[in-house]
This record gives sequence, structure tokens and C-alpha cells, in this order.
Amino acid sequence: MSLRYGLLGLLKYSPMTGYDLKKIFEDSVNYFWSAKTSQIYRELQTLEKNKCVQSNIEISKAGPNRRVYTITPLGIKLLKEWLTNMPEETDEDNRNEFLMRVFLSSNIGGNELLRLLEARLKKYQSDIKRLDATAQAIPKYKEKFDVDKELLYWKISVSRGYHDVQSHIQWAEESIQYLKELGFK
Amino acid sequence: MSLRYGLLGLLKYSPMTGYDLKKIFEDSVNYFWSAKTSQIYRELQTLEKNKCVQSNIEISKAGPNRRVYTITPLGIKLLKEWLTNMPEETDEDNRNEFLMRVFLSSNIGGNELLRLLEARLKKYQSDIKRLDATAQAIPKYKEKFDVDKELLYWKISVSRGYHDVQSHIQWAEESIQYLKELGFK
DNA sequence: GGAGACATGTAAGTGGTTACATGATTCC
DNA sequence: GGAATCATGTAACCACTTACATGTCTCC
Repeated sequence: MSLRYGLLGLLKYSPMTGYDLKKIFEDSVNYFWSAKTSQIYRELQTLEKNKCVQSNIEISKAGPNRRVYTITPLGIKLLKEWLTNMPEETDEDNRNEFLMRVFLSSNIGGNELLRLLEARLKKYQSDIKRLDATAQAIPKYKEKFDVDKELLYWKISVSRGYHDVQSHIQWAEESIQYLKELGFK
Repeated sequence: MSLRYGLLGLLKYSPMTGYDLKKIFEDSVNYFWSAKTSQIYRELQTLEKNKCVQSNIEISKAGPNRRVYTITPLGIKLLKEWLTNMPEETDEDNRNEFLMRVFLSSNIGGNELLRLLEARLKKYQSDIKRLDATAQAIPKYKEKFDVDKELLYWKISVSRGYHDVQSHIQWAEESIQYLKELGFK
């Protein structure tokens, strides 16, 4: 569901192609949602079937033709309905393969887990850099889409990204230290 | 994949039924993985097809019969292989429907978002209680499965759960305050 | 001439959810 | 008598991934 409404939400800023949407997902929403190109194109097709968006082919002399999607009034209506009708239990999706590995680490031992955690710590540190890039992209979209009140909500979302990464780093560092104190290396 | 190995990992502690596994998922692994009964039974069937587990029906006079699954040497081997061969990019699955809503909140406005965040904060606070219960369940499993070195890894996992929830709470509180300072109510 | 960005899709498969179906036992 | 827990499953569906397929333009 979220992908569906994410696409509608972005199309509300401006008409776009599937390719554009994929790029925005990559460099702005990416820390809490991602989607493969193939899924985006398919979802756009079903959205068009449901009359939530409408597409027009834009013939360009320079480069391949582009199918540009525009949100319809119905699309806007359904987007707002989704946003206002929030179910009691919208779980943040906790599925975490890495934690499954940690949980089962008795099978590989503390030394091995230590190495896993150290590698993971590096990943978390690079996550911060990706978030910085995202935060810096916000003003760019401000110009591109000529939005203003949106910025507040984008900032609150990005801030959640930072809180998350920072807590991951803290946990990894603590756990590494703990394992070392126990004599693992 | 993770469900598959989660089941194998738990079955390594002790032979169990699908129903048992479901219960353990609910009160011990739940904060980073969950699964519906139907999925667990199906997965156990494919694991048996692949010779990773083996099942025997236990006839009980009191109550319905139970199909008890036992991990095979092949299952143990594959579990360990999975744990040692960690791919470079095991993403923690970030998909977060709630954040998608926050990100798109310009469509409903700051007052509405404030209410969403306040409800969410309560949910986070109840998450802490669930984690406390999980942490307290650890010794129980220690006796049940007669494990000891596992405890260390369970503790490290649960600790991650706490870090996560605490950062969620902090973010929600900060964002609520921020919105209030801006005059939303 | 080749790499990489631009651009759009289809097909098959996996993992997860929802809905359905059944029936015994225990405790109030 | 009724609700909750124990216990096991099937079928249909939905969301997402992986692999495949095609072709243009731009910059080095």
C-alpha cells in the first residue's frame, strides 16, 4: 500500500515519469522506503487502471520518449483518505535479517559476531553520509517543485532517519565493547 | 530467508511443533521478526521437503496430536553456512509505513500530524513494556532449553530492541515539541 | 568505440497476509 | 454452556525481487 501512496504523494508535487520517481525514491525517501524500477512501473499501471493517475507520452527529439504520469482528482482524494484514516496498528516493519543473525550467533561464537558487528558499524557510518546527502537534497526539491510547507514534514522524516542511525551506532559500539570485555577478539 | 533460518535456529535448541515455534516468535523474537501461523506451517513443510527438518506425530491422549519437528544434520549445516556467509549488503529492512505518512503530511497539515505523533508515542511506550516482557522471558527459555551461552546473544539482540524504541520515543517527543513551537496544536 | 545515464517494460518466482476450515480440551 | 487455548492446515491473493529484454543519447 505505502508504495502506491508514496507515488501519488510525489506525483502531487509534479507530473513525472517512472524513471523520475525511481530516482526520487533513491535519493530522498530511500531511508524508509525503496522500490525497484519494475515495481514502480507496474504500480503506475495499476494506478492508471484505477484512474488515480493519467499518463501521456511526451515525444522528445533528444533521447527516448517519456511516459509522464499526472495525478487525477480521484488520486488526490484517495491519497488524503489514506492519510487521514490511519489504522490503530500501523506496525513499523521490524523485520531485521541482521538481528536474526545476531540472535542465532551462539552457532558461530563471539569472535565471529565481533567481526560482524564491526563491519556493520562501518555500514551505519556510511548510512549517516547517505542521510546527509538526503538532507542536502531537500532544498533542491524545494526549487524543483516549488514547494514550501512540505519542507517541514520532510525535515521531521529525515530527523527520524538520523535518530535511527545514531541509535544503531550506539548499540553496535556498546555491544562490541561488551564482547571485548568478555574476552572475545 | 530469515524465517527459514529462524525456525532452524530455534529447532536447534529443541524439537518443537509449529505451534510452539509460533509462540516463541511471539514472545521472544517478535521485536525483530514475526510470522503468521500459516506461514510457519508452510515453511516447515518446505524445510522437511529439503531434508532440513524431520517430523514425527506425537499421539497424545490429552489434547490433539502434535507434529513435532526435529532439525537434521543437514539443517544444522545449512544454518551455520547461512550464519557464516553474511552478504556485504544485508539491509535492515527500513520499510516504514508510518514514516511514509509523516513524509506526506503536508496533505493533512501539522495539527493532524501532531495527533498522529502523540498516538504513536503511546505505542512506543507500550513497545517498551513488550520488550520488558521479552527480556524477562529469557531466563525462562534458559531453563526450558537448558542453554547457557545463548543468553549472551539474546541479550545483545534485546538491547538493540531497547535502543530502537528509545530513539523512536526521543524522535517523537522532539517532533511533537517542534510542531508545538511552530504553533500547531 | 565504450561506458553510463536515460527510459520502459515483461515474466517468473519468493515471501508474506488474509480468509477459511476443523476440532479437542480446559477453565469459568 | 461459552470462551480461550491448543493444534494443524489449505487456498487465494498481494507485494516485492530477480532476471530478462531493448534501445537512445551523451560524454570521454
